[in-house]
Amino acid sequence: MPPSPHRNGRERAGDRRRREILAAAADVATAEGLEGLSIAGLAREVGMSKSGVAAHFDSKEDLQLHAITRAAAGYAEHVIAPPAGAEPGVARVRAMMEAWIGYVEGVEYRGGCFFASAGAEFSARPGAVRNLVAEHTASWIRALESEIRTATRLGELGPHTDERLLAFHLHALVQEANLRRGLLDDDGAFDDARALLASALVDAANDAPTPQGDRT
Amino acid sequence: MPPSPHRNGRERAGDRRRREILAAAADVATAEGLEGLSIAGLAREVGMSKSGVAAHFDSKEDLQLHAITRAAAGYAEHVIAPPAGAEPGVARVRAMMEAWIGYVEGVEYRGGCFFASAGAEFSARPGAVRNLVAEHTASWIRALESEIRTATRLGELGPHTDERLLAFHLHALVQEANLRRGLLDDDGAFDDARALLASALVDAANDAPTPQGDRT
DNA sequence: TGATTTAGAGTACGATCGTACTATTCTATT
DNA sequence: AATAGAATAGTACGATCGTACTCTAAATCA
Repeated sequence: MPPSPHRNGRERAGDRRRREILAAAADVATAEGLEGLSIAGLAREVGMSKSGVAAHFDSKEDLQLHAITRAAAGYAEHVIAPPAGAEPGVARVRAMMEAWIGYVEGVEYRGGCFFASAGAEFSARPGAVRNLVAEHTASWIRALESEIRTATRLGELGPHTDERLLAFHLHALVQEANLRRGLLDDDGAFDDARALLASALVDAANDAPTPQGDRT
Repeated sequence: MPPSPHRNGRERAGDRRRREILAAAADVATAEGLEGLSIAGLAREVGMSKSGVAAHFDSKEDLQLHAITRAAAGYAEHVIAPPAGAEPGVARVRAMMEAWIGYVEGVEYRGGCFFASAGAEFSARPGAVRNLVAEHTASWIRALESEIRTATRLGELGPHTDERLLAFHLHALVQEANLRRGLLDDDGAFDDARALLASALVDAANDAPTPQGDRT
């Protein structure tokens, strides 16, 4: 799929379709799984022929990888970008978490958080798909850790705050909320996560004796 | 699948096979997913013919349901039963969590916690499979909540402890550890969960001002 | 021992999958 | 208007899926 030599400033016709396909793919993947994604089913979803859809991608794995990238772009826009306007430190940690929770809580994807679904599905299946999902997940966790570290440097969190453990804690709350809403139909799960998130940050601010992790 | 009229005290021959198939199914399902479970693949796994395996079950969904029940039996034996010997209250909450963490951390299943995999996979797929997975998950959460309530009644946790939120918290830690080890190859994730678990119980014992949830 | 039930193998069928190849329709430039 | 190239449709192929059916071998009971 080499870039067309005729590409100019305007959008090529196929690009709209391609984006439409990938949006549907990312959505379907949260419900049916990335592996459950079928090219025929996707074609049905967007009203095209099977071969018309397939022509946009080298292989099914290529489609999966692009669907992941498309989902990541959604997260970049809705959960990574907005908190950039917040004050660095605890305020930004809060903003990141609220943006994340709000995005996942909204019905963007049928099956909840895209990366939670994909992560669970591919955690035991080595390959490029797993690597890419892991990369995005790890990157988000690193961003949380980094902002927590900034908050500690600013003195907004206690000096003994372990940014790795706190990020673990915060990340866990959203995973749990996502699971509970999806599997247990618990519509209050995200509010529970919000409550526990606020509590965790208050505790860290008070430098509650959170155990120090000594792993390196 | 009515019980054989010829059933006597001894184990029927097919029961061994059936258990063997279900053990393999539960294992494979954590790695490939419950839907990715194929009868042919399972037959290969246990060295039988495809039809030989299929004869044990009414349908694929029936196989999935029995695999779930088999996995639940493993949890009942390894994580529900052992803590029954512990003192009621916080000690038993700790025992439950440690039994759970230890069981999931052990390599019983390739893809980590069976119910975490299955829950994520079927959270958006209505049907008997989803219902059964949800039932077991909810039952385990209720057990945690119940024991936390006992601890509160015994005065081992602060009187304002919200058992629902604390159970949410504890459950979340194991979900996160399971995801991190599987997807991010973080072998220390369960130790992180242990550290945060201990911290959460200490905070609750000190009656740290955990926000009260008002949901009913 | 002979009769009967069970476990499992073997086989076949229709559906769906991913992929490859060819043909058609649309679009944009000349 | 003609043409070139991109976008999509159409079709075919081999593989695998779940399921149904028949047949054989082993175990159990009378």
